[in-house]
This record gives sequence, C-alpha cells and structure tokens, in this order.
Amino acid sequence: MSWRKEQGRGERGYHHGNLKEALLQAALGLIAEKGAAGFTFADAARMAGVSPAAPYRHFRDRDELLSSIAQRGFEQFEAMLTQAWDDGRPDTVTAFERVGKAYLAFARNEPAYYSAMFESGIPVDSNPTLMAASERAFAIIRAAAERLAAMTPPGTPRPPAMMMALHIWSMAHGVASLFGRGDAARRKLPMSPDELLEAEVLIYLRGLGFPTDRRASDQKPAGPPPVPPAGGPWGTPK
Amino acid sequence: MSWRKEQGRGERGYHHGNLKEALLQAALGLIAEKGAAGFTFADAARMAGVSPAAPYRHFRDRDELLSSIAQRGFEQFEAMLTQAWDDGRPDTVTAFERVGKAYLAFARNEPAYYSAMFESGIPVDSNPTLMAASERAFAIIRAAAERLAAMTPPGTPRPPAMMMALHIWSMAHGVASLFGRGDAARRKLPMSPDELLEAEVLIYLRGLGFPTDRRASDQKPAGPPPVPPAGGPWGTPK
DNA sequence: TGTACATCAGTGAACGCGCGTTCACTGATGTAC
DNA sequence: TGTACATCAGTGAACGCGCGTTCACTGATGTAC
Repeated sequence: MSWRKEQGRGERGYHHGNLKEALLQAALGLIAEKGAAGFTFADAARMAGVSPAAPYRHFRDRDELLSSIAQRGFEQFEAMLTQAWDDGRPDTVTAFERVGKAYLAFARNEPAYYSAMFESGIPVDSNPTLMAASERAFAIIRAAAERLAAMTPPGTPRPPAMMMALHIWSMAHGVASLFGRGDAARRKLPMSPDELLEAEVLIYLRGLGFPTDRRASDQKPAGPPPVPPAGGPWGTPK
Repeated sequence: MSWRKEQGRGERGYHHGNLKEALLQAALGLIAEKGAAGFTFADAARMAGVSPAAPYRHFRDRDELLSSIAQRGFEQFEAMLTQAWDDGRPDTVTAFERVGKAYLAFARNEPAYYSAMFESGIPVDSNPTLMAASERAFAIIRAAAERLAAMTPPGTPRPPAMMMALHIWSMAHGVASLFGRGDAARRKLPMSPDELLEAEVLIYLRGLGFPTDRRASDQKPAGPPPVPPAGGPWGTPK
C-alpha cells in the first residue's frame, strides 16, 4: 500500500496532483451507478476528495466533463473494435462476428462510457473532436463491412458497405441497450444477449448471400445454410 | 374559443377540473423538449398553471407520474402495432414490415412516450401493471413472428418465433434510438431510417429463407432474391 | 326548492437541501539568477 | 546551492436558485334531508 495518492486522501497535500484524471474516474463511477443524467459536478468533486470549486480548474462545466468521457469512450471503443476486427483474420465472417461480440462486451463492461457516448444527450456534433472520435470508431465497422461486401459470392449482388455497417451497428446497439446492460433491471431473455446478437448477425449475413458456416473459407461458395439453434433456450419448435 | 378550461388559465376557477390529465400532457411536452431526465414535478405543475403542491393530489411523486406516462405509452404502442399488423393482411411479410414502420413512426412521432418507456430509467418490472402493458405490446410482435415462423417454405428449418421477435425488436429499437428520433441532433444518414430498417428486416427475413418479394403470396416458394437498392443514396457499388 | 354539511381539489407559504458558480485566498511547485 | 519570485492548483465561504415536500388552509362541489 502506498501512503500518497490513495483515494482515502488521509495523506494528501494541498495539491491533488492528478485531479483531472481522478475526476474522470469519479464521474465514470457515478455514471455507472446512477446513469448519465444523475451525476453531478459537485458529486464528482466530493468523490475525488476535493472542494466543489476545484473541478473548475480542469473543466469549464459539467458538459465538458461529460464530453471528455464520451471522447475517451469512443477512443477505447475504437481500439477495442480494431482489436476485435484484427484486420479480418482468420476469415472475414469470423472476424465480423467478433466485432459484434466486442460491441456487446463494451456496452456490458463499460456501461458508463456507453451511456456517455450514446445516451447522455450530449450532441456528438457539438464538438468536432468528439465527432471525429465517433467517426473513427464507426469507420472500423464500416471498413469491416467494406471487406465483407467485397467478398460476395459470384452471382450475388454486392450490397452497399455503408448500409451493411449501419445495419450491424443498429443491431448491436439495439441488443445492447435493450438487453445487454449490466446496470438496471432489464428484460428477461431465454438466452444471452451475445447469442441473440450472434444469431441475428448470422441470419442477416445469410440474407445477403454470404456463407456463414464458420468452417467455410472466404473463397468457398455457401455451404448448407446454418440453422439457428432449435429447442434449447429458444423453446421447442413445434 | 372557450373561456373556461383554456390553458391560458386566465379564467380558471379554484378547481382545475382535469388536472391529472393536464399534468400528463404537460409532462409529455417537457419530456419531448428536454428529455426524460430533465423534467421536474414542479415544472409540470407550473405548465399546468397550478401550485407546486397540487400534483400531489394525483401522483405520489415524480416517478409515479413517469410510470403513468410509460404505461399509457405502452398502451398506445400496443394499439398502434395491432393496427399495423392487421392480423397479417394482406400477406404476412407485408404486414410484418408495416409493423416495423409503425415502430419507427411511434418513436419519431411520440418521442416523449418512447423516452418514458425505454430510456427513462424506470425499471419496467417495478410496477406489475406497467410490466403487463409492456408485455402486451411485445406480444404483438411475438404473435406476428409466430405467424411468420409458421409459414416457412418447405425444406427450410423453422426458426423459433421468440428469437425472431427479439431480433426484430432490437433492429427497430436500434434504428429508432440511433437515427430515428426527431428531437436531438442525430447522426447524418444517406437514407431515411425507414428505408434503413426496411432493408434490414428484408435481408434478415431472406436469411431465414422467407420469400421477401412483395408480390409473392404466402404460399409460393421463394422467388429470385430481392436486391437491396444499388446506387442511389447508398453510393455506387464498384 | 332550500339549507347544512361533508368531501375534496387546489392554495400559498414555508422548510431543508444540494447544486452550480464566484471569489479572494493560500500553499505548493518550478524556475531564473 | 540558495534565494526571490511567478505560477498555478486547490480552498472554503458564500451566493442565488429551483426542487421536492409538508402543512394548515380555503373555496368549490355534491349530497342528504
């Protein structure tokens, strides 16, 4: 244990030393706990063990703090998606699905970031830096869609990559915000959000004519269509 | 023009006469304007032209008012979905898509209700009546999915209706909350949310093996797969 | 038809609270010489 | 290596504000006889 810089602040000098960071962390905690709406500037200061006036040295106001969090969220989000996509390895469909799972994982594991990014009510286009970060994150999904679109089997019309990207994004966001959040009470499901999204994306890709059998290589034409799990958590089909 | 019961309240007796209703309307307006988070009990009272203590005659607290709105929202939502579904007329796929459009239309035209229902942070299961209303609305989607699942072409595995319903719901919710709200600044799109969702649902249904050509009857096997609009707002595929 | 009374919806004043924000300040840190 | 000074991060007290909530009240409405 260290004596200094402990959040217990029993031993803290006049200067905090790392207040900006501490405020961001405090805000993250508060947002995760009470939602983006119910977090206050004063509360963040209190949690950081600092007087209510101190945050003004680092953020113009509450909105600027929230923006900073969203900004950072988009950056982490982008990093995570990039890693999940892994430039389409080992094959495009597998990588694509990994992106979907990463999306859900982010929403689940970082509800505070996710809230700040998508549900805090701060308009993305209010801040060019924020806007750019948001677009960089979306660009990953778009690039993946682009690659996927490029490998349509011969004879199948090539779907517009932009459309695919928006579709995938809306599926992931829909599942995440309806069922995938760790925080509040959510609706009960017969299966996990991951499984739900995975099946959704697979069926969607199949609808576009892609081979969705995992063992299929990027080159091979579509094998027999994969079947969503019958029975089990879905209930027995009659 | 009537002199009495005018919200100008120039001529209002001691008794409001219809305060409960007026409060609900006021709250709806405030939520539409500033989001579910930024509406206050006092504000609603002010807008209804009544003292801040008056609402307590009708609602235990702010949350009860919000719950009432969500409740009413689910009821209207259910009615709207029922009408859109129209018991699967003229054919199941067409009706199914109409449900998707109705979903978006509701989110767009009634952002206040939608917020209260899905984004206000009030847990649906806190109130059994609310829970029931929510489930009745979802039951429409589920019934439609059930019908659709029952008409899978011969030779195609029958998908679990519950899964389909959840997929459709998450698509609609995703599109609505990312792109479809009339209120705040939203991301720019190359096409309308309706078109986006329609294409998404069509592709999804195709992935399940359904004939998605509108002119196809419920009986006929799948015709040639429909193609998402190429060029146009989507950009020219190369 | 009138009168007495119960009921109840809305009043207005008051309260405690926490928030956002400002201000002159103070104490720590870094730097020039 | 030491001293003087500038810089700047955080203090703490204070403010005005609006909110939620309570309370004894008052005036309108309905009803029994």
